[in-house]
Amino acid sequence: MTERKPRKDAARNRQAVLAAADDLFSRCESPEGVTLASIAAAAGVGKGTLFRSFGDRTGLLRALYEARLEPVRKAVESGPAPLGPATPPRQRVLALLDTLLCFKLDNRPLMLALEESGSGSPYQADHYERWHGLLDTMLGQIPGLTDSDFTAHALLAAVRADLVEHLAGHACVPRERMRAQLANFTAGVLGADPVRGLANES
Amino acid sequence: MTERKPRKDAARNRQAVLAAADDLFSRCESPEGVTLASIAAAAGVGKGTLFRSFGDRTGLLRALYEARLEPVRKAVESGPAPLGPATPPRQRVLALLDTLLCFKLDNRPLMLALEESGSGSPYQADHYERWHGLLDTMLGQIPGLTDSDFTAHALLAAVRADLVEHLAGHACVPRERMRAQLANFTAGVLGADPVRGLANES
DNA sequence: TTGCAAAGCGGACCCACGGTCCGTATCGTT
DNA sequence: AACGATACGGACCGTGGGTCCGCTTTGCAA
Repeated sequence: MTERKPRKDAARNRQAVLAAADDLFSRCESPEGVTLASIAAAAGVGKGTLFRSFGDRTGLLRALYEARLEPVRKAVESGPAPLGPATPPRQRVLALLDTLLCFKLDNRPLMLALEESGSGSPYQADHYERWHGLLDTMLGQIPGLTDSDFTAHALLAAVRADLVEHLAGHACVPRERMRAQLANFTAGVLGADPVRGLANES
Repeated sequence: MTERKPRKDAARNRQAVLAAADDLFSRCESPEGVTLASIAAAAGVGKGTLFRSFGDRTGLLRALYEARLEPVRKAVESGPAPLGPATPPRQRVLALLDTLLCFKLDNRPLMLALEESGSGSPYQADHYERWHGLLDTMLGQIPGLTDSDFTAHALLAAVRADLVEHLAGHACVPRERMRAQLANFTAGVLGADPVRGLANES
C-alpha cells in the first residue's frame, strides 16, 4: 500500500485547521471575509501548514464539506426510508432534495463559499457528479418521466446555495415554507398530482 | 435635469471599451482570463478611463449585458407573440425561458463572468429581479399553479449560466437538444401534459 | 539516552488583479 | 487665443491566494 502514516503533530494540526475553519464559517457571514490567513491564525498554525494539508482553498472547503456531509451520505447510501435505497423513487427524490435543502440551510456560509470558490463552477466538483448521478438514476426509474439527466440538473439547481441564501437571508423565507415550496415544486416536476402528505405513493 | 452632456472623446472611449470587452469575452474562454487591464489595453485606453466610465468590473459587465440584451428586452416588453405581452401565460413562459436559454448559449463567456462576478450572488443584480418579477406574474396567471414566486426562482435556476456552460461545454449537449429538454421540463412544471409542439394550448 | 534523517512547520515573500490618484492632455466655449 | 472644465492614463496601492526555504519536531535505532 502507498499509505504513509502521518506524523502525530501533522494530524493534530489538520484537525485544528478543520475546527478553526468550521468555526469561522459558522460564525461569520459572507464567506469572502473568511480568508486563508485568518483561518491559519485562528488555528494557530502558519499558512504553509494549511496549504500542505489541503492543497488550496478549495481543498480545504471540500474537506470540511465532506466531513459535515458524512452522516447524510451514510443515510442516503444505507439508511432507512425515506432516504435509504429501499425507498420507491418518487418519495426518495423528494426526501433527497429536502435533505439537501436542509443541509444547505444548516451550512449556509460553507456551502456558499464552496459553490462560488470551486475554481470555476460547482459542476466540476465530483460531489456534484455524485448527487447528479444518483438523482438521475432515481428519476430514470419513474415511469413517464423523460430527460432524467437534464431534470436532475434542474432539480439540483433549485437548491443551489446562493438561491437558498437569497431566499433565507434576503427574502426571509422561513425554513418550513421553503421546504414546502420545494416539495411542491418537485412533486410537480415528477408528474402526477402535487403531493400533500409527501408519503402516499405506490 | 441632471444630464451633463459627456465630452466627445469620453463617449468614444466608452464605446471603444465596450467593443473591446465584447470582443475579448466572445473570443476567450474562462472569463477569469479577461482582466480589466487587458480590456483597457485592447481598447487602447488607460485603466483609469475604464473605471471612470463604468465604476467597477461589475458595472462594465452589466453595461455590456444591457447592451446585448436590448433587443430581447424590447421583444419581451412590446414584441409580438410568443414573447410579447399579448401571449397567454403558458406559452409565454415557455417562450421566455427558451429565449433566455438561447441568449445564454449565445453569450456564454459574458454571462458566466456576469453571474460569478456580481459581487456576491447573481440574485442581487436588479436584472435578475426583473426577470423574476415578470416570470412570477406570468406564473400567477396560470390556474392551479401555486408558489409562483419560488417556482419562478427554480425555473430561472434551470437556465443559470454555469449550468448552461456545463451542459454545452463539458457534456457537449447540442443546442436544440437542450432547448427541447428545457421546454419539456418547463411544461412539466407548468402542470398538464408535456407539450409536444410547444404551441397548442388554450 | 543520544544521534540523526526525514517529516513537518511557519511566516516572509511573490504575484496577479481590482481599484485609486493626480499630474498632464484635450475639449469646447468665450 | 486663452482658459476653465473635463477626461486621460499609467504609476501606485491593498489584498488575498499560493510558494519557498531555513529551522524545529518527531520518531526510529543504536
